[in-house]
Amino acid sequence: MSFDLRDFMPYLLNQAADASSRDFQSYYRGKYGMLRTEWRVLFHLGRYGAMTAREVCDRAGIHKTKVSRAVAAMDQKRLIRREELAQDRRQEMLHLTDHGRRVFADLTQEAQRFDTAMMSEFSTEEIAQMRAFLTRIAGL
Amino acid sequence: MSFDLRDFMPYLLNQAADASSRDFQSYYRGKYGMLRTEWRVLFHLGRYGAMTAREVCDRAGIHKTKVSRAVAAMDQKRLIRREELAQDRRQEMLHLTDHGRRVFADLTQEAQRFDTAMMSEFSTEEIAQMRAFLTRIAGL
DNA sequence: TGGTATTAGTTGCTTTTGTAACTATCAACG
DNA sequence: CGTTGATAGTTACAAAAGCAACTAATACCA
Repeated sequence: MSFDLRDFMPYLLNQAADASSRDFQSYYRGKYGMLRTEWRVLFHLGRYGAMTAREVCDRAGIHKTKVSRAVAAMDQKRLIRREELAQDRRQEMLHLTDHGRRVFADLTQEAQRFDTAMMSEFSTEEIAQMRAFLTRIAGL
Repeated sequence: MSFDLRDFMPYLLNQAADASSRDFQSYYRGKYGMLRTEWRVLFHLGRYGAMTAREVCDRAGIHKTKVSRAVAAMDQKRLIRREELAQDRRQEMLHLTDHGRRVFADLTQEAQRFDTAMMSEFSTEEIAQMRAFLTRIAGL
């Protein structure tokens, strides 16, 4: 019986995912007191523009309760502004504030820095193959 | 500004890790009411033999409070048996029970099945390269 | 010895996540 | 219109994770 945990791809993926996220996570957590879902919501709004919570859910694949809580926290922190929609008062459009935009810029830059540093040990082909593999596994 | 979430390796890794773990997780959860840490502890004991909680912590890289709770739950479920050590009464040796061994066998088999199924779309070289990459990222 | 520092493991408390139920609004159709 | 069903988002409650403080036992060393 030679089956080792390192032979189990989900284990490897989880370990790699944890290791790769740790530093960046402590960055946005330490600097802005943000949670992972908040960073993701911030990213989507900063990258793709204002949208409703439901759109964030759909695009990011995050459950609506998580988004709802992240939005509330980000509102508190003045990272976003909520705009009631006259045509459908159930929805609200989420906009980044100026502050939100600055934080987005900082975190995006930092994310790229982390990514570049982490990938610097690998060749371009390795990285490309890696992305293809992960994208497929993730079902993206 | 072209930075996309899919260009961010930690994001890809997390998505892939989540996707790859989901089904197996619901298997051991549904069938045995086990949590991820419990499965890991079970695996270590089944694969490497009886050891103390501390050894599990070291080998698996899991914090001692998580292991402590997992061990308590597994004891409850009669998956393991705790043996007080005379030479150092702070420690206890953790052994799988017969039931624990059967569950280990079932989950290991199932894990291999999942792994095989998931990897079946990839070539041997791709998988090897993948493992090398992930192992390095994970710092294993 | 005996006092201090370590170590194994547990417990309590706080934060975060998961799940289901809820409110408010809108759509659809008789 | 008005009733029924869907949808956006929130809230309440339970499960799980994280962190710090704690207990009990052992090691170290003056």
